[in-house]
Amino acid sequence: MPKLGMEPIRRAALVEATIHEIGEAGSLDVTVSQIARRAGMSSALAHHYFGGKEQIFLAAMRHTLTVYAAEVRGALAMSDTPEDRIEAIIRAGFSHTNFRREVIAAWLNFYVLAQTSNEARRLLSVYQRRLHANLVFNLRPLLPDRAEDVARIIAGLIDGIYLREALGTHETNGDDASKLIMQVLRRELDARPCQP
Amino acid sequence: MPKLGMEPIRRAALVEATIHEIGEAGSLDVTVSQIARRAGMSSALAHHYFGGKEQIFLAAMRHTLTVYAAEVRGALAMSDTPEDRIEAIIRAGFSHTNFRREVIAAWLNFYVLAQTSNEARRLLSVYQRRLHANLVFNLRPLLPDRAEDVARIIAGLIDGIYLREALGTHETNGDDASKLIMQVLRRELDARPCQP
DNA sequence: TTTTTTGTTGATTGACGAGTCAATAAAAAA
DNA sequence: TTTTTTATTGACTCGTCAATCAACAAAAAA
Repeated sequence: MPKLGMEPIRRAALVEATIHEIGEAGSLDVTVSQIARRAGMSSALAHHYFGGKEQIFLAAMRHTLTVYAAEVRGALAMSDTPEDRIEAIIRAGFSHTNFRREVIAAWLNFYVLAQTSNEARRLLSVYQRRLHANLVFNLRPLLPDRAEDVARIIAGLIDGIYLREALGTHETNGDDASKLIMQVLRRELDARPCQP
Repeated sequence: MPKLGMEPIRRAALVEATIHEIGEAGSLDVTVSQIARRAGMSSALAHHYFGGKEQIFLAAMRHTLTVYAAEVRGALAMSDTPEDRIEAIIRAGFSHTNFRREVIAAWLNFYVLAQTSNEARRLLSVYQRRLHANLVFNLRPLLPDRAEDVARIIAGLIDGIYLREALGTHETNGDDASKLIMQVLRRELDARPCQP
């Protein structure tokens, strides 16, 4: 029965299954067997393709970040003024996608793992740098002097408010969060001197 | 050898040891034996006093939050204008204490646990509500209409920027973080109409 | 003094889980 | 057709760990 070229299919299935299992458990306390079962194969095969548990996790994290990055790129492509693009970046962070249980779990555990795993820390800093660069690039035309600081503020708000919404009890409405952050940007824009 | 009244002493030692072990591991993957050994007793005794692993963790979390709350209260007691008090609240979040490895680990794992443990979620919402109430109370005299929104913004910034600093590679300087957040407050204050 | 309460641990149980390996099977290359 | 490469798994090893228990010790209450 062995069809050839299974490797990429198996890997993808394992990554998908890992994300779901982590989402259900809420933590990385997930056995390779659980993951493999969900992906429809034996645990030995999972080991065969990934080597170990940590590498399966990291692949899942990489995948989550890739999906997020694609979402941001998509949103950016549809806006054309700097201000619109900043809003697009913010909204992307609070999209429906990002509030799915699995994605929340992935992020939270990602943060935990970043304390001890070099690879996780590297991935995290890629995300952070990309977000910062995107913000600065679009803030520069609007707030030449304060672009750096405002980027840091907006990035902090995205992460911080996401955290609160993700763990809050009430229904999560990403729109409110986005609006709140946009208010901060507006204040900065209004505080500009008349001719920049 | 058994001295009487050991219970509170043992409990405190276990809580302390738990926080240290979690800090070293970076996660909740810590055995009861490790904790008990560090606290200078057998694992059986740890079970005897706390019942189970999760309860030890929750006690450690409760302790961390209690220490943090005390720090905030202390800072608040030394300021007398609303603006000073807001600054005190912000600075407390970025104090040297809160950037110790163990405290960072405690918070990150706390977030993870809040997804699945009711008690952890409860504790977290106590923290969030207290912070929000403190901010609103001191913002009200300054920004009657926007107190709620600005409180949400500042709280989000505290959590979000803390996250970034805590996991960043570079030396963490809490002062920069506080200043950044104070800038946001200043913008809001400057945007007020002349007679509030 | 006897009994009860409190403190304490070594040893054990029972379960679970990561990773390995030998073996099987089919496709592709030789 | 033989050989090599790729796919796949059941069974097993070795280790770990949470939780329990029986037993011992000392202080306090009776």
